[in-house]
Amino acid sequence: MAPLNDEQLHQIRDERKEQIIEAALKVFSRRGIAGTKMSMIAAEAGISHGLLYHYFKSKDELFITLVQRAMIGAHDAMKSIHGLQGSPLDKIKCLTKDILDESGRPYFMLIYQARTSEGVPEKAKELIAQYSLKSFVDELLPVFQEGQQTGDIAAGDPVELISAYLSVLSSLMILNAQDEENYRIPSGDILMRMVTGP
Amino acid sequence: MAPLNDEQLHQIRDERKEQIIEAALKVFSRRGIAGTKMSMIAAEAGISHGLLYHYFKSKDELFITLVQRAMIGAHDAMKSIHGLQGSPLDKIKCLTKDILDESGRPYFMLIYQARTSEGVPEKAKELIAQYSLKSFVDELLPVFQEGQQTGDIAAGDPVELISAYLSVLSSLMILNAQDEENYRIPSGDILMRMVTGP
Amino acid sequence: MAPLNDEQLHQIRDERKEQIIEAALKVFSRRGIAGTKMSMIAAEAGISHGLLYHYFKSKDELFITLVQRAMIGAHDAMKSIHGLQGSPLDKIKCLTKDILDESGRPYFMLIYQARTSEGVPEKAKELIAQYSLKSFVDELLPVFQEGQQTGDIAAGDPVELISAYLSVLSSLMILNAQDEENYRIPSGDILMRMVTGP
Amino acid sequence: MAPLNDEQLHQIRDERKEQIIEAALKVFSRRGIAGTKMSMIAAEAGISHGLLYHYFKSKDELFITLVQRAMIGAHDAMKSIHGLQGSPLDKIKCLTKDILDESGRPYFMLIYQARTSEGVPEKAKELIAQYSLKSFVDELLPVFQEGQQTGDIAAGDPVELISAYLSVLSSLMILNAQDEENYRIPSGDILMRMVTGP
DNA sequence: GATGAATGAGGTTTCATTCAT
DNA sequence: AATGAATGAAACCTCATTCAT
Repeated sequence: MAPLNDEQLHQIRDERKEQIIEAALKVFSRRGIAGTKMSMIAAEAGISHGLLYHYFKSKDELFITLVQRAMIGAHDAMKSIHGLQGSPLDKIKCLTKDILDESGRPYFMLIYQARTSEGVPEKAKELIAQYSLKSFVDELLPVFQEGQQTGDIAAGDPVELISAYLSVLSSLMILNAQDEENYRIPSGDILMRMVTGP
Repeated sequence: MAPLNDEQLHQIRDERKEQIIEAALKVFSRRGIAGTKMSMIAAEAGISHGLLYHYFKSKDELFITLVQRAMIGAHDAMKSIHGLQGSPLDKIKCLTKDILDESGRPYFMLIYQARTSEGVPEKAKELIAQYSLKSFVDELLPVFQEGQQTGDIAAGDPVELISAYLSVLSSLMILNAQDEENYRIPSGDILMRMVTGP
Repeated sequence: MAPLNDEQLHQIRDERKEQIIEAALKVFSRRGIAGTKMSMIAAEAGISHGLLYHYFKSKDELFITLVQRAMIGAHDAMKSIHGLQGSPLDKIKCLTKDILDESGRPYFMLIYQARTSEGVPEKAKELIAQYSLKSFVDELLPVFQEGQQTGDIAAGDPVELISAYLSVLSSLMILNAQDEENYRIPSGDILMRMVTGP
Repeated sequence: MAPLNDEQLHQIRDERKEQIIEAALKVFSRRGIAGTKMSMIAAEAGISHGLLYHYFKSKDELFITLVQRAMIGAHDAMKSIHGLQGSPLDKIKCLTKDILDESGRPYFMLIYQARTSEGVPEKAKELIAQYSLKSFVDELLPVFQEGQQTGDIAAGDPVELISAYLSVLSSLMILNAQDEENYRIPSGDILMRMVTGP
């Protein structure tokens, strides 16, 4: 019998890889790189640990792959603001809601873990530095500036305002990820107040 | 040489213990419990790793001790608001500044680590649950309510407002701890806007 | 397409087997049994590692097959002396040259590896023991004895002389196999001097 | 009770290190680097495998340490010829005997293993290249040249002669190391005949 | 016959913890 | 009280082998 053809193999590879990435994201984001054992990821993905190494050379490489995805995803999320409808403030509200709602929370956690801990692969740190806050600020800057002209957005240095907005947003993602009992997402209104000003 | 008397021995013991706790806090808060090796703590404290075990039965016990201190310290910080001068808003501003300035940041990090990770000793989780957000909210509640009466503080459910305030505050502590390049503490004004409202 | 007939299939099978054996010899002889991975052999043979197991039950079996070939080949080389032309000394010179020139060097290496290492399959050790030095000595004995009678070959116990001759010959094969920079084949003359004597 | 003083600790360290090196030499030289498991060395040394890593960072490092020793030892052996008594030929005979007798055989095996196999740490290969055959030849050259002047040593290119002598000597060390049944050390006389010529 | 995905035993290495001194 | 040698459980990773296609 003929072996599987290229397309089938490719598909299997992609599926497995996706399956592993999903499992790894779940575990890494909750336990950090040091607290995550490869066996946990294998169990979560429902495969043998040996197979992990068929797809990723090492724990570090797997972690780096996730960080890369996360950074690209975050960047895409910021870019999505340009496709939104309505006034600048509407766009910002909508983006805020999307991010807080979004299933991307584990990715935020992951980045947090990567940024926090000192036992993280150098490559991951580089990736994070490369997609720095600045690149996100740049994406949002036109919308905030427009909002300031219409008076919907609080006056003042827009870069500082966006930095603050993103900081708090990140923080909330992180806090909510863990523990829904002790911390609550501040209602959108309260958060928006930061942006709109008095 | 005359042997040290009991009191002197006790003092040495306490000093050593303090020295270890300080070192452990530094390392645990930056690397999490899984990412921290006992040898790192020993090196940071400038002692042999063997000696750690004269003062703490295990890594877990040491971690728990730190969590306990952190929770008590945080609680004390909240209580300190009652001793502050001025209007309710002044008090909140002052507390905010104190916390963001404070050297207690590693403790915040530690609590975050303990809350986040699933590889944390059960006892530590219990401690954190015990000093829950609720106990902090209770401490601040009278001040916020007074502020709402004078109109300095935004109207609405004060518990929700305080929760939001504390969430963001915690988050900012955490973010700032790691990486002062990419995230900036939102200037006090912007943060306060959350609280004062339009 | 008409299916291949039995003979053709058999031929393909034999060719593949030969291809694998050749590749395995190359790798085993250079890296030893423990240092050789099945994937190396597969890569060298240009086939998938899965296919190896259609032709050889296990790594050990493959190794044993090679050892068997090597032993038979070495024995044949010794026997070839009887077909050579000229005086006994001519024959020995010619055999020496043939062996040192010969492409059979990897087989010598392999035998060396098998003899050396303690992690070798028992069966391989038995094979080597079976075709012991003695059987080679026996093959050469008549030629050396004849040489001693004509005075071309140094006097003394011919068995000891042949043993010495074979020892050095083997050793040189091995040394030369690896590293042509640091060791040189002693010129035939020098080697022959061992045999001819003063 | 006071901890051990520096001298005692140093002594323990040295003893253990020696003990490990001795065990490692025994196993590496017989099985090669790939065929040797750290657990084998630990067992041979009568210690836990964990302790191996207290003294050597890795299997490779341990192997490299041994190669270094071997190369230095071999070089020293060659140098020792200058301290010997008698005519040049006496010196060479004595050196030959010393080397063949010597307990340094495992080191020869080790170098052989290191030179042979392709799975050897780069650093080990460099060490071997550095102490190449040439450096040994240089050491023996004056003695051989003197011998040629007195007529005790065969005429001809002395470098070639020494290379041949060393090649055969090495080969014999290797062969004898493994298998005393099948190969015999050619008696000193036969070997010497190579050097003295007809 | 042929492929490569999949498994798991086993090897290397790390590190919390114990213990003799 | 203090040190660092020593242990061993457990983590990471490799690779011989099996198996579905």
